[in-house]
Amino acid sequence: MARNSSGFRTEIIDVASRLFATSGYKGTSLQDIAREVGCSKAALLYHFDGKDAILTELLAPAVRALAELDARLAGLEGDAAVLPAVEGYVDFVLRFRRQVKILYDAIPEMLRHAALAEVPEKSDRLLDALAGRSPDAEPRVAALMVLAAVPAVCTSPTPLPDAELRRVLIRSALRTLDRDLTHP
Amino acid sequence: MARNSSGFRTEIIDVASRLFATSGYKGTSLQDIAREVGCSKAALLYHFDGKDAILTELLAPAVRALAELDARLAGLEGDAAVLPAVEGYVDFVLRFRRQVKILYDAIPEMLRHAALAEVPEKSDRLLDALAGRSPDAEPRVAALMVLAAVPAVCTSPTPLPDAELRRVLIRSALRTLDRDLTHP
DNA sequence: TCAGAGTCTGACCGATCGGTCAGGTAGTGT
DNA sequence: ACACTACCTGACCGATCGGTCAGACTCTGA
Repeated sequence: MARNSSGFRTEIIDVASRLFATSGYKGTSLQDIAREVGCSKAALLYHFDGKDAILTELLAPAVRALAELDARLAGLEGDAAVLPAVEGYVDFVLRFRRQVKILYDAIPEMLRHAALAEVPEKSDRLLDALAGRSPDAEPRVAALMVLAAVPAVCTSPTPLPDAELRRVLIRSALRTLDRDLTHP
Repeated sequence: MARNSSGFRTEIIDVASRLFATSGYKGTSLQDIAREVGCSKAALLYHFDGKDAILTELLAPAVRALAELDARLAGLEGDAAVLPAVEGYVDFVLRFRRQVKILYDAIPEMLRHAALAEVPEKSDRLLDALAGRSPDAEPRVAALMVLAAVPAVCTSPTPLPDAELRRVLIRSALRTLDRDLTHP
């Protein structure tokens, strides 16, 4: 065969992310990916150092985007953080649905994964922003609800187009967080 | 050894539910359970027909409770369903945290499991109640958010005692659903 | 024309999985 | 004392997992 290497790699990533999202990381074998791609299992392992490496490369853009969101929110104090946090989080999850779903399904095993070592810390800080930096339990619980609800909605089938889904999510999240609804 | 059979069974269920909740169903082997219980893998399979049977028995009470909640909500129309649905759902998840976590982590693989065949249908109806029976997209998205957020909060470590967590969850859920906060 | 690099395969490896089985052990009724 | 039953074990099974490896094929530049 000997096809274009870079294109083959992205095809592997595509297929793997689709299978990981539907059957989970553990539930998808290299054999499954190879069958779908139309090559041997050994060919996958020629292009990638292992199953882990496929996952890492697949999640890399999402991990990067999360770090960027984190950096953007870092400078905002108190209430000023809430709206940008809600918007940024909704946009992030909408954009990386598939990766989030993979992450979401396999949290317990995944958190030990090296590629995600910084995710809990980032999530904690995002929660802090969503809670308006309040140390009180109630806003923090509400923030935790938003943190969980947004990915769940985005990875579920919805009849809404993304733009409208985004508006609804942001409005509802702000309600959950008990913020006034002065949002465009 | 030859210990008390019924007590041994419940001990196996206890250990298995703890391990399933922390490491996932697929991530927990019969060997792991046997080691924790302090018996051989074969002993587990003497008391249970297989790994599946352990999971089924473990989830049975939660599945039953979900069916009861479903029946209780079935008769309520429109807005009258919202508050009982929120309360019932919060109570259900609080009570069966561990089982919900097991379910929650492994949704893709689990939904094919025979013991959970009726769960999606029940979830859909619960969502319908949470949305106040509205066919509109916005209340349904908000209901989906609540549906996902409550288990996530209940299976996360929180500093709040259950009674207060329950109050906060119900209040926040009602806000998400855009209902007035006339709740005790 | 030929050497070498890049790509890919089938066969194979050790580990681990869920599950089976023959047989040993301990308690119980007679 | 004996047989019977319930309980439990270590050894083992086939399947599947992620991963390795020697070699074959193809393309390219000299």
